[in-house]
Amino acid sequence: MHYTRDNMASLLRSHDINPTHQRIEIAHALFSRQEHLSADQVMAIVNTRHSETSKATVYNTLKLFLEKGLVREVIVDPSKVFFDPNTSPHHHLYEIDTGHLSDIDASHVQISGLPPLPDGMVTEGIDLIVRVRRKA
Amino acid sequence: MHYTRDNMASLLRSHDINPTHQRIEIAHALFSRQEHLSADQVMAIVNTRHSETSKATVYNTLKLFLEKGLVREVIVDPSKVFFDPNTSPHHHLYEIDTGHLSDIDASHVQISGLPPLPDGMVTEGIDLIVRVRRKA
DNA sequence: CACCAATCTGGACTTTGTCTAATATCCGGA
DNA sequence: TCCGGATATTAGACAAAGTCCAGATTGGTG
Repeated sequence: MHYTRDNMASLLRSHDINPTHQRIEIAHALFSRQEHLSADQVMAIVNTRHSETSKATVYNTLKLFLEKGLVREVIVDPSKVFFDPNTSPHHHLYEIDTGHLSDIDASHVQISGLPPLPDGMVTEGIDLIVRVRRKA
Repeated sequence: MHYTRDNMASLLRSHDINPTHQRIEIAHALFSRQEHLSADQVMAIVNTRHSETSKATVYNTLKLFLEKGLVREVIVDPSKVFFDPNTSPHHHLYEIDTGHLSDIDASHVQISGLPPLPDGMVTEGIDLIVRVRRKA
């Protein structure tokens, strides 16, 4: 599967999102790289040639993608949120020094012994983050 | 063990922290409640009667406590960092609607199957966050 | 073409957190 | 006791991420 703009348009449509110019560019930025990007980085990528997309649109669009289940939010750095185009179950490895964030496939990871949830609560997700640092 | 100011002073000393007025107040705010507080909340508590402690000092002190291993940092909410006076191994339950954060004792939780770390890396910590929401 | 809804925009604004230079406090030694 | 230097604290300016709003643009439909 290539991450052409046309494919992005279908992807958006299949998630019930009206594929506008800006949305296609933002989706393309995220999916063609298969990387975790912050809103800032998305904006920088989308606006490389000439400024085309406003800050408000980038934020609105990322929030929309989130609601529609197209991307995940990863909260590891207190100063910025990352958006993750990989929505299959997986965990994260965060390199504190560099700020680099990578995936850990969830298929071999087991978490057991969690206590039952309080009444009337549903799990929205379980985030497992391994924080690592370069050895001194 | 009562969380008197005197006990706070010994606690600080035992962590190699010079126990000043402000530091004692901040430690007292965190430990007497045994709750997760944000920097904002700490500042509000410490300054209830009359404004006594500056924003800079609150932030400096929390960072100092962190370095000295007196508290832990919990990153669950994109907009603010929580400080956790419980440094024994445990995980977190985050109620998305209310922003309320509580502990999950780690002694019965097992995480297995994590892949080996990249070369030259050391684990700084593993954060497990269960995000829950009130059933609709 | 005209219309209506959806989308996008710049820019002001808010919030969290950092920085800095000046001041205050503490402590050991003469 | 007084002095001097190190340590701590402060107010306020600043920075960065994110939100909000009112007006402009776009796009599809009759």
